[in-house]
Amino acid sequence: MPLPLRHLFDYQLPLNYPIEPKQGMRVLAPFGKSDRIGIIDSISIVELSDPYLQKVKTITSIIDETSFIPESLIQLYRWLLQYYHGYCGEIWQTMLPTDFLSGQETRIARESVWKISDAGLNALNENLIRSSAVKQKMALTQLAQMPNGLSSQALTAIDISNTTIKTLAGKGWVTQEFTTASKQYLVKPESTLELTNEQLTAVEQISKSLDHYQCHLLFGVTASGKTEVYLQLIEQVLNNGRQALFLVPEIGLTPQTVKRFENRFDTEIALLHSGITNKQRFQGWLKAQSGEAKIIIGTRSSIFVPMKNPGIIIIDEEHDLSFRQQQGFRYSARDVALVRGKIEDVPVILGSASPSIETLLNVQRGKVNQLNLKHRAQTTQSLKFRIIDLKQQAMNQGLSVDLVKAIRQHLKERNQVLLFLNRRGYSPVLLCHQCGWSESCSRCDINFTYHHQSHFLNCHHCGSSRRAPTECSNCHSHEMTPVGMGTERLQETVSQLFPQARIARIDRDTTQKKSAMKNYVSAIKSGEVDILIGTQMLAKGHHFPNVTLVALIDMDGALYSADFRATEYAAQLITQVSGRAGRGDKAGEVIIQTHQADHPMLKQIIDQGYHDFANLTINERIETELPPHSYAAMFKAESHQSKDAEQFLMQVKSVLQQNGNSVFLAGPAPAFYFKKAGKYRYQLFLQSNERKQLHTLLQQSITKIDNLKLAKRVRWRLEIDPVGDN
DNA sequence: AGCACGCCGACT
DNA sequence: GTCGGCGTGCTC
Repeated sequence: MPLPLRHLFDYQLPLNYPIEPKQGMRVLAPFGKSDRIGIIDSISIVELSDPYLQKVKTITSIIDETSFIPESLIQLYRWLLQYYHGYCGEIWQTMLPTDFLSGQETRIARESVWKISDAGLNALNENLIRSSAVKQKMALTQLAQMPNGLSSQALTAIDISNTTIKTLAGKGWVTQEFTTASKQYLVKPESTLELTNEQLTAVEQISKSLDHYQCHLLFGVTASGKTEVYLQLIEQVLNNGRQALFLVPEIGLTPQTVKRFENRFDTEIALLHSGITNKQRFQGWLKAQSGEAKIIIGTRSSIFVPMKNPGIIIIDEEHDLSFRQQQGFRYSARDVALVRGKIEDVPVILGSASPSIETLLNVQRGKVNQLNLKHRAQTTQSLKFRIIDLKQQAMNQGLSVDLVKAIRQHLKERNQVLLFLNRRGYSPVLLCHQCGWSESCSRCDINFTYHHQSHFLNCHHCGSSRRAPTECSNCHSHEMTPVGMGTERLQETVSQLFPQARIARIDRDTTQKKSAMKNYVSAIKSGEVDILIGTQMLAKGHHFPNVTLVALIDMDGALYSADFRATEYAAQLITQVSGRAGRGDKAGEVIIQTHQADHPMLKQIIDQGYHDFANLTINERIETELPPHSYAAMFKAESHQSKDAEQFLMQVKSVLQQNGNSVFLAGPAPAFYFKKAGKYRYQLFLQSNERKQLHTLLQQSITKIDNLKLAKRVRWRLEIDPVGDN
């Protein structure tokens, strides 16, 4: 049942029921006051005389005549259940589209792909939407008649022998089976780029494992042409009559990715992300399931999409934290991808210029095969790094003299400049110059961020806001002063320093409107902007060929964090942001402003690159026995009364200790952000060098923990492989 | 999660 | 004397 419960509910099937129940079929069953849709987990046969039957209600109807959920997804579900220790109903809710679980679009499915029982239909009392069902059917027929995934102008096919095919395969040429002629042809799609040797090696190596599970890490510096490698592999997969699943971190990245895919492949592409309607999601899901969609591009939840004929799973920017779901059922789409790949027996490609330490350790352990793209494909120009030590430097509103000089130089050469600052708003605090008073959010106990244009104080933690005071409420002076630097203020400073420059600020505040981001991106590309100012969102994926200078305005925050992964994140950020510089035919420069110019990570990244930094970090994690060398889990609890959450975790700890083995327990300790949105937060950390020990302990303890009285009074969750502090 | 039942404070 | 607060327990 779609509930956050750990146990299942038994029902009996009416005698002589016309449909044979199977795992994964949906049923309508009495639950509490009404009938609800549930999923068959397992089936057993009992004697009619069994007294247990007295307790068990009878199913109203089986909705699906055949199971919609492929066996592979049921297997994946079982893995998720035991690995993440989640609630069965919640896991299905995460894996399946809302419309499927609510029975919304059942009639469409009935006409196009699957069989649904009449009883199920009547019970659901849905309206038939015949027209869209017919349309789907027609599209299917058309597709079947067309040569797989090639546009008509690309059909410069030559009929040649099998040996020639083998020698040419991989060099941009692909074999193609036409349904109409049922003959093998060799085709060179027109848009294929010439591959570098490194790209060629990567494609060839991965090609060898297309028929079974193998995880590859495509470790390619920015602009080394990872996407071209993906495209060539996908082409081969499509030629084998299989489907490709391509995961991207965020929706923001989908339009350009999709465009590239659409230009290359004349085939059905399903798009799955949070920006589409439930109906669209369900239809995309159906097309993937039926095999009609050959390519599926989506964000993290797409890792659960059913596929008729899966051929490859690609996770682009695998280090990206967006692949982790942080609400409800918590999982890492990247980690799930490896399991899915194993179950489907297809290769998994993880791509990144700054791979996670998790993946690199897997390479070291021989679980993942690493392929390198060390050279930039589209440019021969390399990057020049410069660290500006802010200690004792003359500063102008957060910009050092040297940086201002550099910006001026790059602008003079008619190039674009990107200034990166991961803090939106005008200033992180607005305080009284006379007495030092400042207003802080009472729900979170942190300073309000001052937004100048709106003259508002916003809490970046819980979202609460209010008009900014003009008068100090302590000493009544009128000297409320912004202290510190956010993107809004940076924009002001920069426009004063460079009055002729055209400036665009790109952060959550300026891109809220629907197509704002798209408009900015096209303005930047067409050269209507000289200086770009932005947060995190500017660090990812975009290709701006005229940007030659990238500056990280404030690297200190990232280096001072208490999180043991802080330097890993900072290194990934530097790698990603600097990838925005010099992607055209012009040399790029990266400037980092910091008070910690001697930080070993900075030196490492700049002198030896991310690769060497990562190797060092892996060794550190091994020596300190931190993840990913060891395995971690975390109980997190929050409550309005601070004591409740803490006490609950103490009880959890004692349950764990009763079942005790050698799993290391730390806490309960207050979370880094102790108070958030009026709730007090604590956490209990678990760590073990043996994954199995950790999971055995959790499995043994979880029911007892569920049954703790306080478990109902506090909001709590268990997180496996936790990262960060939220 | 939702919902019902149940036991103690402010209102007509 | 009743309405409603949310604490507790159940859903096959």
